[in-house]
Amino acid sequence: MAKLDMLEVMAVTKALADQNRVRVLLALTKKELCVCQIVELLDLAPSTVSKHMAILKQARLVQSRKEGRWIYYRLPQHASPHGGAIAWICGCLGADDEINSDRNRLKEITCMEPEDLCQLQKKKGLISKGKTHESRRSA
Amino acid sequence: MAKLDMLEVMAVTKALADQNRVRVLLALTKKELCVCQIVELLDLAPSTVSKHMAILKQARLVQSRKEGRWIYYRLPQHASPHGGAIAWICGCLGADDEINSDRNRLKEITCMEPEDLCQLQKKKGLISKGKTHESRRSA
DNA sequence: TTTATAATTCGCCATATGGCGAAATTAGAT
DNA sequence: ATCTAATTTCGCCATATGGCGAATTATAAA
Repeated sequence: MAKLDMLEVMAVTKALADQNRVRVLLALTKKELCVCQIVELLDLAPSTVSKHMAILKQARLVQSRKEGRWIYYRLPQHASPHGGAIAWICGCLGADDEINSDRNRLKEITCMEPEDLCQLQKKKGLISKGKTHESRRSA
Repeated sequence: MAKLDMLEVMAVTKALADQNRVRVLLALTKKELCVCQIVELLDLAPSTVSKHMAILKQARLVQSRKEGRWIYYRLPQHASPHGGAIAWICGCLGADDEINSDRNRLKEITCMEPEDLCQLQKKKGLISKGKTHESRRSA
């Protein structure tokens, strides 16, 4: 069991205290994802997703790597100091309906190239200026 | 591994996302505590502590029992659905400085009767009206 | 070198959270 | 029955958080 100080632990618990961030973590158990794929999964603005991922990364719950213009996020590769937290939350939610629905959505998202997905999102952004605030998922 | 739905898990992660609540959980690993003892440990107003304990209880991270005018809080007795979370956080912070300091403070707190502690707090409340906001621990 | 684009950072807003004191509640003590 | 006292509930305030769009940055393509 990794010993950590309070500051690190609080970074983790605060990072886990948002439903969208938890959904991302569960999604990353399957495979690494780039930002545009996470945007598609959560249906949030890229700037919002970026902020969420920064919080997860700062808590060392995810790592990132750059590939061209894309940035891919993944769970910590080798045994992470926070493996216990990740294992706990993934274990709990393995059978959750919302997470399962995300898994299905992810199959559709990851079967297309990130490049094509970004193009698609740009088009969607143009036509959905009338999207109501209520139609978005709430935190 | 207990399977839980998203709502339950988020209640737990949000409950853990506050340093004072985490300190209480760690304190409760030693023995049950009544509200006035937790007030003394955290140096917060009783109403604030009460709200914190309600959040922990709603997340099923603690249980309570009534004994006369006192209400005692304790960790879940039998295997709790959130045993994994409690085990994780207690494991991480077992060696943390702040938690250790709390443990020492707790020795002083629990060696006196709750009744005497409450009397003491009432007196302190009267003289410390000039207590600055900065002298309190921050969240 | 210029242009296009994926992601981040910044500035802003609405809501959530954590803090307090006052009032209400509940239960022993008088 | 009344009073005292431990805790909770309520109302309020200051700050933190999560959301967006605009502007910036970094990288590939033209």
